[in-house]
Amino acid sequence: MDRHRQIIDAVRRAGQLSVAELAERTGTSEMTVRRDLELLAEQGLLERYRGGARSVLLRGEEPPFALRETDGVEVKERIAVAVAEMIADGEAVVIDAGTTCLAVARALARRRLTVMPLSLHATNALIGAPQLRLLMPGGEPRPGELALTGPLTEASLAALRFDTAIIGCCGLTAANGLTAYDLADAAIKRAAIASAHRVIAVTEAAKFSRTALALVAPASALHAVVTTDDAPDAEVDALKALGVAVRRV
Amino acid sequence: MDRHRQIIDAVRRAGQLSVAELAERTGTSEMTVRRDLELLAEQGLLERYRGGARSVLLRGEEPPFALRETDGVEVKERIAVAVAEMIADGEAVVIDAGTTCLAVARALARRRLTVMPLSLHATNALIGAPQLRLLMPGGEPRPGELALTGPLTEASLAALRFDTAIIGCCGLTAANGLTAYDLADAAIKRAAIASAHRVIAVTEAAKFSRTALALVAPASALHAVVTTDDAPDAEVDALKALGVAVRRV
DNA sequence: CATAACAAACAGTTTTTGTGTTCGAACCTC
DNA sequence: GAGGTTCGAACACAAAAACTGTTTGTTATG
Repeated sequence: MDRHRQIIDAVRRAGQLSVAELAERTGTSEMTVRRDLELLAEQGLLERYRGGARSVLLRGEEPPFALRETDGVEVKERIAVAVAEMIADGEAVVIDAGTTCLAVARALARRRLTVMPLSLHATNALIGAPQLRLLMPGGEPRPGELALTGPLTEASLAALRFDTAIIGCCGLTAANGLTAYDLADAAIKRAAIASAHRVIAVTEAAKFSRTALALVAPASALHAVVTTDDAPDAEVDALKALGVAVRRV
Repeated sequence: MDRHRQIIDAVRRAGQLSVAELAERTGTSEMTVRRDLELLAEQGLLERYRGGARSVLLRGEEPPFALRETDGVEVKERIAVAVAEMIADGEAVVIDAGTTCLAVARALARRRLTVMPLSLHATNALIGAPQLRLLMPGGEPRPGELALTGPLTEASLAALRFDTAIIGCCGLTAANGLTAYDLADAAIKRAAIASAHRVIAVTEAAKFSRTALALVAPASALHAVVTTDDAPDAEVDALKALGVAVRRV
């Protein structure tokens, strides 16, 4: 809803806000704000305390899934469409967790493919797709993200060979390679890359200026990167110099 | 909805019925019946043809998941509660696919357990459960049923040891053992039984008079059976003679 | 080609959802 | 533990959505 976004943004900007303040800014009653906050807190979009709410983004961590999911939706869809064009019918594809990869999964739902999603969000998006052969990896779904990780996931990946891996990331630079916040996630991404013939990384422009904790792979391990047209030229050129095909959409 | 159930039942009884006939019986317009039929056919609850609809139950096959799901709901819930009582906190449990086992999964959602569901329906019921450690097996989800099968599922089960396996069935008799319609399913049930210390079978009374194609295990492989109080005494006694604890609820 | 079945469009109705107010309970602060 | 604040349940009302039946033109099928 519109007011929900308004509240999230206001809280994110201010760090924390009182219920009364939010009621005034949104032009609604305090009761409505309380109901909204309860809902949003439940989804992990903010944190509730008596009298108001505070942002969950203050730490250096990755923002929660629900927040990223509604952020830059058309950008992710543009990337997803571009990736879908690079996949041929009949291919076997492994799709990483994350919101951008979820968009890719949705874009591939009506295609004739074999797909292994690495998150239950993508799974749910692909269930019931008539022409699609859905293959689930094992593993433990991380709360919120629903990314499958752990030895069962690694074993599932190790047992298979894919034509293409679609990999998301938290940071990507030519110098530091593809990085992720979560160590367990990073291990899975590495396993997915290892069992795929071709690796396509997807990323919004912002991630070119970021490096996360866990190194997944050097940039040279990627075959293609699909990103937006506002990606910094320097990084794009550096990636190209490493032999990575970069597509900006 | 009420009218939907009415339509399903009428079609099931008659084998097939015209739109006009259904409109009269439900006291609505033909347009409404058409809209209902479209919806129901989409869910696999019946089959549509020009002028009417026919039941999908005419063959010897297992009725579709969506049909079984809304059938005998309180009976399944009673069984589920009884099973939940037999599970201690902290146990590792593998839960089979099927509608009765789905009820068990729901009953266990708020418990402190490690759970591996063998169907994505159960997975969705367990996602977000705060105290529960959810463990996904790999595999290919069968359409509708969403039961995970195949070598990935078997490998996931083979790699683990559970305290308890909750197993559903299509048929169960002391003489013919526990049987299933689907060969792939049967293999998974067998693997689940093999990796569990204790095996609890769940079943409505009707299944005691049935034997399906694929043998999963002899009745003696079960440690307990939870069923309803209208289960035939002869079968119950025969199971008890094999050393199986039978609980009727 | 004619007739029956269908699907889209629209209008009216019903149901659901969302919102604001009131009030008693729960909760901090001093 | 007194006093003020925040909270959440309950109710009433409004807005939105879902549902239904009619009309219309289109599509199948014999």
